[in-house]
Amino acid sequence: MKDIFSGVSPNNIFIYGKPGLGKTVLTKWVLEEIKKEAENRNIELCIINVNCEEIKTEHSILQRIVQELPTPNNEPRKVIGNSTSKHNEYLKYLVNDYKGIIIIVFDEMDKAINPEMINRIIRIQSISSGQFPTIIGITNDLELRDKFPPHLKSTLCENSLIINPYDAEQLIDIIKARVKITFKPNVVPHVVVHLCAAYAAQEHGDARRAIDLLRVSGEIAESKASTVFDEQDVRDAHDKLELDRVIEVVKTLPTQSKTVLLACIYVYNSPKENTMNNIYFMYSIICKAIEIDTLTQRRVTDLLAELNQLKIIDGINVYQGRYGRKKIITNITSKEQTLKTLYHDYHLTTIE
DNA sequence: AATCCACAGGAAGATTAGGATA
DNA sequence: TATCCTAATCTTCCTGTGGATT
Repeated sequence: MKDIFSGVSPNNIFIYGKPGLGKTVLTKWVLEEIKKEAENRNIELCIINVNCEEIKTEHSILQRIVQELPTPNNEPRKVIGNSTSKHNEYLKYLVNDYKGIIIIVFDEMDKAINPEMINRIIRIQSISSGQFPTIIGITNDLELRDKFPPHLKSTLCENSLIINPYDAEQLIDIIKARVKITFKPNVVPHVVVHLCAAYAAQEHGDARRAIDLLRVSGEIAESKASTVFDEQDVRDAHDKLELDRVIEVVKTLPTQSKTVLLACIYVYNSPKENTMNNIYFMYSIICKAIEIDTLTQRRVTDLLAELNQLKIIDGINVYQGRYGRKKIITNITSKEQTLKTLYHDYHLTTIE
């Protein structure tokens, strides 16, 4: 980024790292510092932050960028009611006139990739400064790079910054720093810190997870009115976070997936063998009962595989030679809570 | 060695939702 | 607002799979 201080647009940067490693925070912090320094040196700089999770479509992304760019002589901007192509033209107009350096950050870039659009943006050369806008792409999907066409890949990914997961020791440092500012001295024993770190290390070194664990186990200890907290609180916190995750995932599942999951639970609870056949049979009964379309078995297989991937159900294949092969569901994560959440869906309440 | 169960999962076409465009 | 377009969803059809049984 030091090119900025010589008045030149820096190269595009591609930042990759698993969730909870601080990609966004790091980017924000560095850019803040740069902004301050640029102000000191009287360098014009425009930083635009686009969170692609909130702003997904090409239209709204362009609108956002156009909104943030300074207009020539502070003339009133025309942002609302424009078509995408109008936005593109207007963007060119603004870039052409802007004399400083433009940096556009795409956070969670994988949520809204439109290679065409990004290509268009990085090729806009400003007439007044001769510079191209710089793009910083943040993502946790390493394969995103391969989804770009070759020419874009080479320009956009010319600088890749890969953020590695924290190991247990680094996590311990992070937690200790938190402990110091959050808790009274000697409230948090070493075991607790180490256990939080160990759990978070399992979650691909997620620092956010480590801090959440610390916070939730603190809350649990507090609710028990104890003055110190112990290992068990951390274990409870871990279970609670896991439960929250499952409930959140189940809540946002499409109705069809919910129905499949419900069928799984019913078959799992019944004395029947939880084979694919029985699950599909159960599923079709439920579908008729709540009057939604019954999908084919092929599709249900895929939905089951998705549930498996989300770690809501666990399944293994059992090979029985002559008697075929069975898919057996071995575990359903927090069954009771999941069931309750499922009944919450209005489609499913009728069969309660 | 051949058979066959009971399912997994790939390929390709059909359908559909909702975003872009005029 | 009407129409066009694209990407996601779903279907149909099909091939593959491990090992007890024949």
